[in-house]
Amino acid sequence: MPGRCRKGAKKWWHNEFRGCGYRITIPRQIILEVLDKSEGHLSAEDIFLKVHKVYPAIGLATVYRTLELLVNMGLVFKFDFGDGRARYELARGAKEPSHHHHLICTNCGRIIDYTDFIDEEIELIKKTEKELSQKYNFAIKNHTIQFYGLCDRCSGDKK
Amino acid sequence: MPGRCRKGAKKWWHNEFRGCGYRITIPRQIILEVLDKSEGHLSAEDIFLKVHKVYPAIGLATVYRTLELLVNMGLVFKFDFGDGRARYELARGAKEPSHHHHLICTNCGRIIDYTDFIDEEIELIKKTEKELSQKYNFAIKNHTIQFYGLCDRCSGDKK
DNA sequence: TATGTTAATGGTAATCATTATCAATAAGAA
DNA sequence: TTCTTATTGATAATGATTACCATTAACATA
Ligand SMILES: [Mn+2]
Ligand SMILES: [Mn+2]
Ligand SMILES: [Zn+2]
Ligand SMILES: [Zn+2]
Repeated sequence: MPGRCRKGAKKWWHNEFRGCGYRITIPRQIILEVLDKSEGHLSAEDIFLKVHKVYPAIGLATVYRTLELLVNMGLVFKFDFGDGRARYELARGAKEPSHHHHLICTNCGRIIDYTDFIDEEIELIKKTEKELSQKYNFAIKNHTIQFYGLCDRCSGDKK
Repeated sequence: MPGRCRKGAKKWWHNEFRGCGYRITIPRQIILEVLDKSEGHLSAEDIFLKVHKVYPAIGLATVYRTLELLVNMGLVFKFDFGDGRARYELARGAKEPSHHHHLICTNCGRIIDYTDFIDEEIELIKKTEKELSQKYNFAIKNHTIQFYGLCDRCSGDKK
């Protein structure tokens, strides 16, 4: 098993923290591990509960603080899908790159990740970013794209 | 001057309301007028204050209720730009079509609307919507696109 | 490895945007 | 004009997120 403290088992985010002068603490490591293992759209409380199983001493306030830090560092994305609480997901997984866009059902709230962009899509995003960058003198770091509508289960109900 | 109650001065949204069986009330009319006159990214309280000047009897709860209604009707978009309160804007203005995307400065919170899409952009959105619609059997109604980064004023500070 | 500085933490109270409640009001059909 | 009931305004309640502060533990240094 990949023990948390095994010698030489430095995780990929250690450098990110060191570079910013942030300390690598138990809570931060566990929160990142939880994010890395779980998939998609966890609320702060979801994360707190998962973290709590591994290490019950970690408080909810720390979860919020750490998430804010991770968002500022660009390691985590924060989303609002309209259910009154923020949702978080790792910006880039350890393994596969995880950038994706969202389909959101306005009826049942279901969220579909899609990463199977059509060919032109990636190309256009780059092009648009470049154009906007110079037109508005804006240094673009990332983007979010969401489509709203009715999922298959819901499109029967409301026409 | 375009008086609110002049005979025959029916606003464009009257039909929308009638079609859904909703009553056309003073508060709803004033809220829509305020949205129509003002531009961009107002919070519920912003709207409440503007509405209050015109008609002080209207309560904050009504503003929230009406905005929710308008969002559900598709007349208004609701955004979260990360400052802890929802922001609203009219989906389609009376005059110009107002669909646009956003550039958001992660440092100072400034928001830039852009509507000067590059040619391919509109084309691609349509194409993507069509493709996603059939792949995920999802009836797409609309979308949001936001780019995050540093605005001109802020890109000096943080490199 | 022991020590000192101070960033980080955990528990909890406070904040504040949004919702729920409910008696009173006014749209709009008849 | 009358009647039905959707809508309203005032206010209390909710609930996610933040602020606070005494305590702890990273980690640079000796
Ligand atoms: Mn996702
Ligand atoms: Mn806008
Ligand atoms: Zn659905
Ligand atoms: Zn800025």
